[in-house]
Formats: sequence, structure tokens, C-alpha cells
Amino acid sequence: MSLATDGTDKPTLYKRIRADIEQRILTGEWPPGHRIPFEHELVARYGCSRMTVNKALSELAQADLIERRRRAGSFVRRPQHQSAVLKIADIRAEITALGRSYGYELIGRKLRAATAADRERLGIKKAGKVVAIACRHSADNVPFAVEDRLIDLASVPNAATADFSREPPGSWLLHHVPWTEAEHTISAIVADDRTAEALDIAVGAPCLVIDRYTWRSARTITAVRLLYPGDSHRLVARFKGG
Amino acid sequence: MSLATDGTDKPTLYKRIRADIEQRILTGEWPPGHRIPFEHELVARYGCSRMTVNKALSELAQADLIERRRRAGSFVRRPQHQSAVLKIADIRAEITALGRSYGYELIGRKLRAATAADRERLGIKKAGKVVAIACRHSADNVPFAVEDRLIDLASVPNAATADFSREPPGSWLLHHVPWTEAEHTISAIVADDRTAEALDIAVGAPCLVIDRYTWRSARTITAVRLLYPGDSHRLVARFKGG
DNA sequence: TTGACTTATATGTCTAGACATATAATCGTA
DNA sequence: TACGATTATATGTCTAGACATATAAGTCAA
Repeated sequence: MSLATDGTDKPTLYKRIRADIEQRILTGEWPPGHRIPFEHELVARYGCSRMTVNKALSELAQADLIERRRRAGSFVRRPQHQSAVLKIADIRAEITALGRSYGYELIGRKLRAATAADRERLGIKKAGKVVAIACRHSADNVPFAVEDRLIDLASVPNAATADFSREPPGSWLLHHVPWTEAEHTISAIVADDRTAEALDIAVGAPCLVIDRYTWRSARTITAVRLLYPGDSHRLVARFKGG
Repeated sequence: MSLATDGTDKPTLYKRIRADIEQRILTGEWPPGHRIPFEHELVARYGCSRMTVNKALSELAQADLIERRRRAGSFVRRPQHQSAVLKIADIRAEITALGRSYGYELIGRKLRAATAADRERLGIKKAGKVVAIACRHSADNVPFAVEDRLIDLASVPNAATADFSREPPGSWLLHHVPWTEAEHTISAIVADDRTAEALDIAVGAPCLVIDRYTWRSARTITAVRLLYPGDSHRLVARFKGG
């Protein structure tokens, strides 16, 4: 999206209009509630057609910077820092991006009929089979995160025979399931014995927890819980400019 | 964005085109890498002008569902669940939305010359004054979160005289600073004595930490740390369809 | 003052063209 | 075969219009 232009290239007109307005909003020249010039006024100012300013304003509206009201005009919105774009990177990508070596280790893997707890966790009602996987990701041979995953075999049958001893299940799924939606829940716990050992931290140390529930057009695919040492890992969410 | 339409209203054509394509992607009919029909083919299929299908495809590209390549065509992208929209609600809104009563309490407030630690935290270099605020938010009279905030008076001079004994500083800032950008960092810690007392939890209990750094066009506004009891609070981030 | 009706207007969507531009594919040459 | 030049083409942007529609504002009657 809106990159930092170095000024050498000539941006297109609608992008210039969008950037102009965005800057006035960000510097406070046009405060929240301020009415932006009407489309026909911008048409006159920039000497272009209405479709061009409309495209600029539509994108600003999509980014929640302005609100458009029929007959009334377009208005600067109040900043809503409750909505931020959170980057939850693929763990391997995250580690290699830091210039560290990625390591993966399968701890356990079971194929079983779904227990009541499994069905609860996957949000499915019918009986069926699941694959349960426990594994560990490490950076420079230091434990980075432990993963505890359930895959619904009704949705992903060939996960039954996949080899997860070398390829992480997340990566495998990414390449074998067409398109998914997901919901992430973030919380904090303290490490119990098992977790402390797996992450090589002290019992009682804080851990960041990411629970991800993934589905595809109303069918559950997988549920995964990732545990990170809480003092060394951080999630960064940047507002706007995604 | 894409709401569940009840079918009674007739969506506009470009929205229908966008929804049609989105559904084929989400159901897996068009898997990642699949080439979407060319614009001129969609023009023929829907019997509309090119600008209309272009608008639909442009929005799908903005949502990262497809990738557009000149001369080559438009292609379904691989799902990138590393990017999710995190809703960090205004605390009062979050609590009242749950049907619970919101409570606010100012714990401490100091106006001082910025210490080295203050300048570090706010990312400023010059000497100057800051306001340091500690306060607590509660739901149904149970501690919900404690807040530890620093405001840069060079950027927000009238914060020096604002009354934070009734209005939370976050809410005050929202109404007195035109527009801001922010970066959030999420981590986990265990409660120390002071935190445990403020949140009415046990020492050593897990806490979710949100550090928010807010600025406006390269000027620091405020830095805030929010501590939530880690076992009772959860952050939810939904991928796509925000 | 209040409520119902009318009107003006800014935005929402759409068209049938146009030229620009990046680049995949082809062709020609060393 | 390898590489450089050419060409074809899908997307990117833009225009000068058009009609639809929601709604703020004005009008008028109870």
C-alpha cells in the first residue's frame, strides 16, 4: 500500500490526491470532523475528472481515514487505534528474517478418533478422526516456540499420511489446503512443568499464547496452540499504513 | 466488509462480481496460483464495462486475495495468515460492550522533567516535561487492567492541566489530539508485588502486556503500558473480512 | 413546536471509450 | 544455444459524461 516514495518517480494523479489529503489529516491541519472539499471542488482544484478524485476518496474511506456521507460530504474520522494490523508471521520466516538458523523437531504425532475434548477444540459435532501433533521450533538451537496442533481429517484427509517429521504441519497445510480464514486469540499463562522443559525455561516463567483456529468455507481445518517464552517474544501490531 | 447479505437487497454489480470471485477462491474452486479470467472475459461474462470489473478486481487485490500482474493476468494468492486484524478496543467500550459496568480510578499523576528513562521510553532526545499517569480500569468493580502512561508535553501541552481524576487519559487524548498512528507490542510477564496488588491477583500470576507507542507525523505523543490478568483477558485477531 | 412532504445535492455506481506502461512471448542474430 | 530487440497484450490510469439514491435542508400544515 502507501509506500514511502523517494520522490524520483511521478505518482499517478489519484495517488497524489490521496496522499495530499492523508497528509493534511495526519498533520492535524484537517482535524476529526472536518469536512473535506466536495468532489466537485477537488475536481476543480486538480483539474481532473470526478472518477479520479472519487477513487482517491474511496480508498481513504476504505482505510477508515474519512467517512463519506451522501448529500453531506466527506469527513475526517476520529482515529480508532482499537484496530491494528497484527503480523503473525510464519515461524520459519520470522526466524530466518532475523538472520538466525531455523530448527524444527517433531515431538509427537498421533492419529486417533476425535475425543470429546478434540471435538470441542475443533468446534465439530460429528465423530471422526484427527491428527494430533506436538512439535518445537527453535532459533539457533534455542527453543523458540512449542506447537500443539489438531487437524480435522474429515477436511484434510491426506494429512493422515503426511510426513511431519521434517516439514512443520503449518507449512504443510499452507501448501495442501487451498485457502483458509483464521481467528487468533492471544493470552498469557505461566509455564507448567512440561512447557518449561520443552521451552527450556523456568517453571512459572511467563508464556505468550497464540491460539489459532482455521477454517475454510464453514469447515474446520485445524486448531493450533503456540507457546512462546513471554519475556523474549513480542508481537508487534502497527496501526494504519498496513 | 463482505457482510452476509440476506438476499433481499440487490447488491451493485461490482460487489456481486467481487463476491462471486471471492467465493470461488474461498471454496477452493480456484486454488492458489489459479489464473482468474481476464478483465475482458469478465466484461463479456457479466455484460458490463471494463471499469466495473476493474473495480472489483482492484478491491480483491487490495485485500490480498489476488495478485495482479501486467500482461500476465490476475492470480489467486496463497493465504497469508500472518496478517490479521487485531481489535484493541477502547477499554471502556470493551467493558460496556460486555454488559458490565465500567469503573475508573486514578492512582497517581506526576508532572516532571523527562528523566533519561522517560526519554528512552518516548523515543525523544531533547529535554522536556512529561506527565506520568498510573490508573486502573475495572469491570463490575473487579480490576480489569492497570495503565501506566507517559505523555510528552512538548507535543500535548494542555495535558499539563487536564483533569485525569475522572476521565481516563486515553479517552482524553482521543478527544484532544487530532489524529495519531500507533504501534502495539504484546508480551507476557508474571505479576510482581505492585502489579498483583493493583490487579488483585496472586504474585507470579501471568499478565498480558500491551505496550502502545503513539505518534503524530513524526512527533511522539504518548507511550502506555497496559497490564491485564493473563488468564481472564484475551485478544482476538480475525484474519480477513475485518 | 412538531411532523410530514418536497427539493436540492453529494456521493455511488456505471459506461464506452482512450492512452500509458510493464512484461511475457516471439523473433532474429551472434 | 544464448542473448538482445521487437511485439503483443493485460493491467493501470483517466475522461466526460450518465442515472440512481440517500439524505440534509427547506417548506408547509396541524
